[in-house]
Amino acid sequence: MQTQLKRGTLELCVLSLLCRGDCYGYELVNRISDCMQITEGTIYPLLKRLKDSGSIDSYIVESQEGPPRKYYRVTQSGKENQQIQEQEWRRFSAAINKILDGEGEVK
Amino acid sequence: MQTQLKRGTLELCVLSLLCRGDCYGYELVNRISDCMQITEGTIYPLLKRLKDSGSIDSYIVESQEGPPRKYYRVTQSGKENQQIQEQEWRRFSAAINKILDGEGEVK
DNA sequence: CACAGTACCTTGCAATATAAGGTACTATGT
DNA sequence: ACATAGTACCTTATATTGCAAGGTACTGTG
Repeated sequence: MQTQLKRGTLELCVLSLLCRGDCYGYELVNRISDCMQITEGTIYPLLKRLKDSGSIDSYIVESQEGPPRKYYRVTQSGKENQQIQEQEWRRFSAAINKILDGEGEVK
Repeated sequence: MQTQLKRGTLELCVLSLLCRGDCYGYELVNRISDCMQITEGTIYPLLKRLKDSGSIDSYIVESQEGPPRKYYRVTQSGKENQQIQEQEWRRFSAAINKILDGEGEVK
């Protein structure tokens, strides 16, 4: 239902989380699930896009609790990307709130 | 570029503006343009969707400055819809801000 | 009478969230 | 030995929707 709201912001969420420390995909799903409904079918394609665009890269780490984990790490370009998107989000959400609160009324 | 951010929020914006007074499509484009980039190709299909789903209805008013204007007015169901979407937006944007600000950190 | 501004509309494309499905490893219970 | 559950990865197909591009038509102005 609120699936449309997530568009554009999930990338920012993932980048922001990765900026604070490397994560593997499954972990990201669980972390973001605390805040909003999200599934693997959303995260894995997103991670692929971020990797293809050079915002993140990855490395494999073996695990004793299951299959090997693919950790993701933000690149320098990814950090810049995150900053830009965060600014865009702040500006954008401020604009929406302005409309909701009925400011900028004509007369 | 930030086209993905708009998804889901534009409907809320239009509903919110209409809740404060009837508008015609071209006017909505101009009003929303104050806050974010938007074009007619976005608004007219959206208005059609809102009308089809019963959130708004419309009436024609002749104009001396050009072709007749089609004014839109929110229905009762549209008002309820707006309230729900506004709540969803507030919850959602709070969740994003929480992730951005790094709250809820695990130890 | 061309042009700009107002005002409506549609078609086709691109981006992306998600359901659904699949693989494979570890550990636990039967 | 085998089924089940949890962890962990991935892909395909579908639906939604913003937007560029294009079209119609009316009212003025140069």
